[in-house]
Amino acid sequence: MSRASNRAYAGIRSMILSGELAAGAQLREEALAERCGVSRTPVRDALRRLESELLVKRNEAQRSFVADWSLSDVADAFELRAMLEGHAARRAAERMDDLTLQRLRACNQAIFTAVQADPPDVLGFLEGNRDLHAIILETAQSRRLASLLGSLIEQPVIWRTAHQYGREALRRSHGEHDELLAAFARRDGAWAEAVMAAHIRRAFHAYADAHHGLSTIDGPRQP
Amino acid sequence: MSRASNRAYAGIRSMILSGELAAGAQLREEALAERCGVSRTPVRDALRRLESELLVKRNEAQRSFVADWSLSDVADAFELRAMLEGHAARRAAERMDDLTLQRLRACNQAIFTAVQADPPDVLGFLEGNRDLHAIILETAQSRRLASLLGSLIEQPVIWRTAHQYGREALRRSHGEHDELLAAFARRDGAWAEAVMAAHIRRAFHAYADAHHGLSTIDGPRQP
DNA sequence: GGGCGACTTATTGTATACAAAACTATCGGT
DNA sequence: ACCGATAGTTTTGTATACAATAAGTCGCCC
Repeated sequence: MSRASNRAYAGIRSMILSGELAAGAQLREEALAERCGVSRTPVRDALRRLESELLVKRNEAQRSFVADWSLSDVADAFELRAMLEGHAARRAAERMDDLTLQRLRACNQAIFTAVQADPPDVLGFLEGNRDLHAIILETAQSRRLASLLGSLIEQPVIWRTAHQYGREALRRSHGEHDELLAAFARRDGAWAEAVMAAHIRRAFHAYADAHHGLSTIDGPRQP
Repeated sequence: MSRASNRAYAGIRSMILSGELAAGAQLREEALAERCGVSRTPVRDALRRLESELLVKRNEAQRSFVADWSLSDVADAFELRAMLEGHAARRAAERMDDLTLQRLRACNQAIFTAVQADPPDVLGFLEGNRDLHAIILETAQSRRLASLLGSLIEQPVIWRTAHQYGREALRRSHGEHDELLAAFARRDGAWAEAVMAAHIRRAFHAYADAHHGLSTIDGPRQP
């Protein structure tokens, strides 16, 4: 995307993530335009994008607000991600070739290095993690799946938590990736799917423990 | 959404669906604006929306084109829909209450009436079908799931085929809805999920048979 | 005193003009 | 003759001005 549009997108996004714009706050196009140093046109673009990622919601009268994420919203996102990424892992396993396998191994090696560093290189871990998931998604060869996951993967709430991970959590994550690679090496789609789903569901509970007391996913909710 | 923006959206969309704009054709904003009787601004909005629905694709240089749907793209869409709607059905079953159950029964009754009419009332069938799926999605109580499915449900290619359904196909569809309702009545999430997934996967094969000779879903594709 | 309604203000939607970027065709060089 | 660069044309991106609509406010009537 073009310069101003991206600038507005990145700017508003980071303002939301940093908490500079509080959850529930109204987003006025003109104010945002001024703060980002662009005109309203690219701001409107950016708001549309953020809305499709559910970071921004609009009321019936077309006013935009910072979305407020309840725990059950986050649980929803993780649940769907577990399902979709699990599916992606299965497809990837079925389409795996040796070159891709090597790329994934290199990726997980980089993650290992980041985890073993003292202190643990959380940024490096996140980067490796993102790359690994991206390669899997690419190997799954479904544009539509990629498009759906696109709006789920970049979940801010999720990445914010990773910074609080201890070395143990990071090491476990690396271990799960190892198992995923084993499943890929055997071209075992069902195994890959199961491991991936577990990987992501565990990440949800890590999130929930860090941010709220209890954590429940799935199951009916009382009205 | 506002008047001009919707007009552009509906206009371009129907031009694509009717074939007036051929698959692969370039979409020039100014030309579309003129044809829709609006300015470029709402046209750009509409293109963004259509792009997120994958009805329009953009190349790296920001030019827009009518997306061309290969059979494997359609298979992808159905596969994801089967998974996501199956999931929605499971959640709906777990959250089902008697009032909703009655609404669903009324809905399926309307579908039955449409199917039994002579000649079969395909439009009525489609409307009932859409309502039924909407109620299930609503009962699943996941905004994010609704948002993901939103871009899959409105798949034009899919609805275009329904018009070619014979009475037998419609009746079978109604029968599957009946089974779905039985699963809901028992609050059996796994049953509901399985029935829904089967329902949609069958719809894919109906599509594939109507439009292409063979039909395969799932399984690795050769490069 | 409370509620309803017109008026004022704030905010978003649309149009248009201009800027930037990308494609095309032509010209010159090798 | 072919490749490459460059100028001209086309197409998209951005800014701004204006129109439409929603929200908030004040005053009037009951």
